[in-house]
Amino acid sequence: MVEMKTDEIYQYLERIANLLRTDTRRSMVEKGLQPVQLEALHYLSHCNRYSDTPAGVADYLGLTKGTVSQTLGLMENIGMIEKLPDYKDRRVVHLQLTARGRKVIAETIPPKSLQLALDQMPGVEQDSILDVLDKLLRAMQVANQLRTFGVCKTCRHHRIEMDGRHRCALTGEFLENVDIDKICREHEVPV
Amino acid sequence: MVEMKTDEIYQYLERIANLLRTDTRRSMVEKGLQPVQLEALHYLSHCNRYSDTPAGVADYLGLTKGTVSQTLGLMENIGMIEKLPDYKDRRVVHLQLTARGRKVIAETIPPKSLQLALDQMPGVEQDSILDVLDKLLRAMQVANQLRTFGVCKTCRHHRIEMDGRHRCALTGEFLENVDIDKICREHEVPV
DNA sequence: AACCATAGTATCGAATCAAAACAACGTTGA
DNA sequence: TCAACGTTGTTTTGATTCGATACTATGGTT
Repeated sequence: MVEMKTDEIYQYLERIANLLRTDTRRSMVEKGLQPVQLEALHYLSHCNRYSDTPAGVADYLGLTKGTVSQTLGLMENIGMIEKLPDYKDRRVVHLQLTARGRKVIAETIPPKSLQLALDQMPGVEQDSILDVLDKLLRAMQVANQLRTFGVCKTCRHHRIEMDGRHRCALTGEFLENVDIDKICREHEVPV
Repeated sequence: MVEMKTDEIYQYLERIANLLRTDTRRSMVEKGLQPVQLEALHYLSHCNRYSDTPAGVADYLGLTKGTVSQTLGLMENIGMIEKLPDYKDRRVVHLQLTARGRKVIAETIPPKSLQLALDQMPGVEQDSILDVLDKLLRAMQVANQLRTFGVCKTCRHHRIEMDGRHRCALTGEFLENVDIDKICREHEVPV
């Protein structure tokens, strides 16, 4: 009984994912980009400074670092991103979107097929979609002990000091206001 | 405002799809199957006799028929499916799962990551997930004028004759009971 | 200083995928 | 009847993705 429900849910997710994939694939061809490259670009466009590295992208996309390294190399060549050295750890590389990269993201995300569908839907229903997807994702992350990739301010390492400044208890560093709304690969839900 | 919500929803869908993808990919390696092959197999395991063709698979997965033809050829070689000629139109080929194919599907769908997550969730919440995903998919299909791929009995071409037999008004043929719960590529929602 | 862990790169082979050309069959219409 | 056209499916080619493996460079630990 429960199993059948899981099967049904999986079927819906598979179908929706297929539609989104074909849509982005089609709209990417004209820009000379591949779907994976777009997903990486999208991730990089809204992750914080602890997460904008090749390893972060690999974790997020669920690919190996070798694969990701290649993809990022290509994206650098086309001028979508640029690599900056970390000034403390000389092994790590930070990835930043170029103006061109930001333009591409703005033009293609969210995909039109989804935008069209949601436009014709009352706001309450959009809220319930958001709510349900959040529950589902969280449940998957908890049940499978995966990285949660939540925004900084909802993390259990997030602290607000007495002087009002924000701080990450994991790294010990203070955070700018622009950082606390971005997603972080070290994110953990509070206990 | 609405746009931001779309972006958020897209992000959730992208993330969930990534998790499912990496999960199936990992569990497929041991069986020597690729993710796409599994999706095709899954589709073929529950579509009716109007839809179990290469063209049907191509529509469902959103791939070109050439690509699909290749994939299906491989799957026939490994003994997952077999091809049967249509007895009316000699161009069309029907695709059936072998016993081995059915076994693989039973073992791998739904993926464990999803099953685990849903197991620890009350039944009511599972229902609301199902409900929301159904709304979302339908909205996407309507807004983008795509094939709906619903089950036969919910189709506007579905008729019940006076003698109780089921009939498809599109093809004119009578349908067995096993057929009317399967998904059909000609499916259209009633007006 | 020795050792191990981590971040990232390079290379290789297998697989996906679209595009295009192609073959076979069915349908339409004069 | 036959010619034109559309449909179904296959084949081939080349670009791209992806994982596995081996590698370099740097940082941390004892």
